Amino acid sequence: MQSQSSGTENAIDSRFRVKRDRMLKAAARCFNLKGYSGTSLKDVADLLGLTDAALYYYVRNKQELVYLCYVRAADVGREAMQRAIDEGENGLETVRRYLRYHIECMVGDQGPIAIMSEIPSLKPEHREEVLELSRRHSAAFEALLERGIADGSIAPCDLRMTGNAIMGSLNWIPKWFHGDPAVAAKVVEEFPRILSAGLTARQQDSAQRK
Amino acid sequence: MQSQSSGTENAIDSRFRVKRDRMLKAAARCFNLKGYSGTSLKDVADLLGLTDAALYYYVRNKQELVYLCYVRAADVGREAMQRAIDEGENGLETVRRYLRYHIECMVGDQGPIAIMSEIPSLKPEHREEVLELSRRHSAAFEALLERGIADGSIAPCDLRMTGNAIMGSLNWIPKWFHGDPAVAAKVVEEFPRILSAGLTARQQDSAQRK
DNA sequence: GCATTATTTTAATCATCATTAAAATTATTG
DNA sequence: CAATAATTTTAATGATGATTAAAATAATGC
Repeated sequence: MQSQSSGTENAIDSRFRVKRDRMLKAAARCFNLKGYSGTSLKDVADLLGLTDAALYYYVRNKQELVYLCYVRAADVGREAMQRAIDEGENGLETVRRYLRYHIECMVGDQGPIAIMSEIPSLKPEHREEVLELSRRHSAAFEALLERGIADGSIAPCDLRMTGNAIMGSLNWIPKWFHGDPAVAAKVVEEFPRILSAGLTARQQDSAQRK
Repeated sequence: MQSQSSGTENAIDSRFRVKRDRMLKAAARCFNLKGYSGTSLKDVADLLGLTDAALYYYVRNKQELVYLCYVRAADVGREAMQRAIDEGENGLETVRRYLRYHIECMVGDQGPIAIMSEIPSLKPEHREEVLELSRRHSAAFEALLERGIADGSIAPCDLRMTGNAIMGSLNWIPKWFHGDPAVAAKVVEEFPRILSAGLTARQQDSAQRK
């Protein structure tokens, strides 16, 4: 049995990680493509040239597979956000960087990122953890908007709604993007601008709220 | 057994329709809230004060329940689009109307609209039908953008990507909106502007494509 | 090469719901 | 009210697919 202990990273552990990571990507692709209920463990296993039972060497059960996919998705988002914050010059520019970095991950070789459609069917601890990660990410994005408003690069707006709008658009990408490299290039190129274009525009009739 | 025949609409048929419609709303709420696999027919039935087996009087099986939810979702979208087209003055204004109308339905008493997350697990005919409805709706939206570009109310942009961005944002709403009326008012108020704000902005470096 | 550990498979088992059939109840109509 | 049709329930049944245990294979370290 795989030790799973932390401590010093040995060859075996790292091989285990790599394989499990491959598994998570395969699972994410299946889930995005065929839905959660529509993908059996056999579907995932087939993609890896394994038998369904073999997956249980890497995860306790199907729920945990989903959970790990979601944690990975959250990680990717958080890293993109951090990198943008580290490099960004002002609010708006940081938002644009974040969008680009995150999208690059989603459509690039970080492989498919799972859409979080099944959070409610996770077990309570996992559900809470994923929800918390999700909330934190939203909050970080809203903070970016706030920063932009403060430095004048972004016009005043409703943080919550603007955040929901932009993040929703982002989250939906895996629904229609399925690996075509030409499309990938286009999304990376177009989306950051499209999604941030409205941020600079003067808002006609609403002042900043909340 | 319910006749289900078309022809003249009698009292029984209409009662049947009303009840089935209630059922679809209950199902949509469950699916959005707990995911497809996470909702059993008993969950839906409980919401209606019925027993799970009773649902089979209205639908052939669970797949058909999903299918009907999706058709209803498509109907709602199509009606919002049509109404906007009928009333809109120019491209941009029609886009705004469409967004408002569609969102009003989603968060209003048309009850929850199901997120189309499980299209792939529909049976082939149903899947094709729903995909076709979906494609048509996207095409209609892109046509709206085109109209706006033609009449000068919308700046040139990539139709496909811009459409994906805006529709994605819209489609994601049921993921975070769960019935709070205060939030409902805010979405209706804010989203159409937020989502259309970028359409008028001059695009820095990209000409219209395709 | 041997011993040990890691990984995968084979072959059941098990649980959960979806589904069905028949009976019971409720509504409608003449 | 009687008769018929509509609706719902009760009580099985069944299928799918997740899960498990034990055995087999492959890899690794000495």
